[in-house]
Amino acid sequence: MLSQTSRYALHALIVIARSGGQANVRQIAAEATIPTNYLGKILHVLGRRGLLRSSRGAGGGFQLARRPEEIQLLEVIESFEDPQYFARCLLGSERCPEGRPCVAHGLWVPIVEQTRRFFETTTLADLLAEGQSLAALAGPAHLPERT
Amino acid sequence: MLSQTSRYALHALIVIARSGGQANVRQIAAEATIPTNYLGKILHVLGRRGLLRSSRGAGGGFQLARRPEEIQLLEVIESFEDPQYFARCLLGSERCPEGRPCVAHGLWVPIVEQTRRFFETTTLADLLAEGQSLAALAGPAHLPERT
DNA sequence: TCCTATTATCATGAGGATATGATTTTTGCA
DNA sequence: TGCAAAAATCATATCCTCATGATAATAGGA
Repeated sequence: MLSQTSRYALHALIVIARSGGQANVRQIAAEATIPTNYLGKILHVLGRRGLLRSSRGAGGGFQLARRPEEIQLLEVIESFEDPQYFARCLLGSERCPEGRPCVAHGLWVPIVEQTRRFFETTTLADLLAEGQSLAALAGPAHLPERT
Repeated sequence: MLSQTSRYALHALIVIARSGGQANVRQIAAEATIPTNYLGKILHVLGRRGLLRSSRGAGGGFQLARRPEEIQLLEVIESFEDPQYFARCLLGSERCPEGRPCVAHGLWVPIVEQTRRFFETTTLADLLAEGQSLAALAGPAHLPERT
């Protein structure tokens, strides 16, 4: 449904946010179980997109460039998915031409539009909040990475 | 969102249904603009899944094995997508372990579940019906393949 | 000033999805 | 009976995603 790369990116942002908004590639890779070199490139892209700031050298790493409430999930996945991701119809690899919808168009558009809206209205802060309530429910044993 | 292969399969079934429930690979490939050899393999898979029947030799081809109302889109795409397609969560490549949901689980599951339900409740007949109402609205000029 | 930590960049490769082309098997029909 | 049509199968190629490894550039701190 979402590429591995997008999932890595989301996970990495959560880890950074939980680490107080700053962390380096090795820490994030270890915490989220992501190949280190590959993660480096992903974070670099998020930097170019303006979601992260990076600093080199000792003590460096990546920082959130905005507050979690201001980071839409849509911005993250648009950094890695095909631009046509939400435009494709059920039967084609491109957007249905204007005025000439495919036979699945009317049935499919509401589904994909709802998905797009989810990514647009959900922010990194929402994921963090969900994690908090999970931790409250499950207790520390089930969430060792938050101890 | 869906693989090219799944989209080809759906399109091919529509073409077969519109051709009176029977057509051969070359006809379908031409009508739906699908590479002929590749389509052959796709139809073969649909045959093994019990959605099509095939007959070789002159006058042969592929037939719907059931009425369009009895062909769920879910069956079609499950023939080609990863079995984990609807099980993956937002952050992982596998289903969240029982009792230990990821931080996105509660937010994401309703979205993916609605998508799955769409494919489960929508049948080939629904796509055909949608095509009919489009044709009525748009007139023959915009739907030359149905003349 | 030099060492080391860290990101940035480059080169390479494995594997799957998407094809393409040729050959084999089956079957209807003249 | 043999030809032609059609699916079935086999071999190969291409491109993209995901990943690995090595090197270069940068910057903090002893």
